[in-house]
Amino acid sequence: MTNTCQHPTADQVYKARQFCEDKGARFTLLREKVYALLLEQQGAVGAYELLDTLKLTESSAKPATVYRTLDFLLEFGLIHKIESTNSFVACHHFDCNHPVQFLICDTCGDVKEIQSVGLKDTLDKQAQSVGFNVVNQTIEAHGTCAACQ
Amino acid sequence: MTNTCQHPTADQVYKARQFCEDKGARFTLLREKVYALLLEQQGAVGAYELLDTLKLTESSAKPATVYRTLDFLLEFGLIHKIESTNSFVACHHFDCNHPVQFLICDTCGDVKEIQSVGLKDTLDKQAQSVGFNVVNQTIEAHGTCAACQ
DNA sequence: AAATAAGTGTTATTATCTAACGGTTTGTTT
DNA sequence: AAACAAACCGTTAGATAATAACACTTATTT
Repeated sequence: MTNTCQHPTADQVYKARQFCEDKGARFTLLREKVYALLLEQQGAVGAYELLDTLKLTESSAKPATVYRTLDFLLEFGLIHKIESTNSFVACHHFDCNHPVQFLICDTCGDVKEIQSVGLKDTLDKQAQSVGFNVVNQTIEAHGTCAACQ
Repeated sequence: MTNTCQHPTADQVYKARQFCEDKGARFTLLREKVYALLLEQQGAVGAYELLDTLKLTESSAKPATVYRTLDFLLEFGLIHKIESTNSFVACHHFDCNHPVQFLICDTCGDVKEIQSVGLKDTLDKQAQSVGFNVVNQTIEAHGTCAACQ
């Protein structure tokens, strides 16, 4: 048994649907489409680029359509926003509850998600030491990925 | 001798002018004004809020004016951009070359700059372990500052 | 079946940021 | 000092990113 499967997107979408339904949230067709589009992208995508793609099958799609859908997906952790580039990436393991950091390759645009509890704890502690209580973190590294070096 | 001085902004501006001139860069009146405005703000400020303030003494100021000036100040490390809020803060110690992270209070809007070499190194190492070479980092924590708790 | 809540369509508007061109000031070279 | 080059700034225009508000539809609850 390997990690490779024949329809990775379909599998993820299925997982996402289950995940949402378990939480009493509706994984509508629109949400599914947007999530699937993000899954099939390499790297992060801007909302308007996403909108253009979405329009191919959802001619009525408009900025608000996309942003509302992204808001939903963000709320449930199915996707992440990359703050330094105002773009969005699908998350593949929304079910585990790990902190998240991003490695963004400025050459090929690929975004690698890492989960370092140590990094999160270090920042939390640094903050705590000056009396600051952290609610959420944004940790993004820009540079060059292994393939591009 | 204490750390308190009578004209903190003037002192910082003076330091900034020296710093720029040492590097052969021109610390023009416009750049000085924008830097001084940022110094006098508590917390981070958006470019358009800054523009409005700048207009009080520079009636010809327009978006490009502000963004060009911000670009210069960013390039020389006199200010930082907060990616998660699309806003800008003055840096008080551009002459030391430490990594920088931000603690952003979502209650009062205050932005505290910390310099943790450990945090930077941890992220660099995490990245290196997957073959990723980090060029620059964005580390921002949102939460509640000591005063607001 | 009626009432309520959640989701979507649609229009309009605000916020953030950049490109491009021309004129002006500053610095350098002769 | 004059000519030249580079950096800076004024100005116009437009691209990109995001939200507000209201009407309508679909799902869920009672």
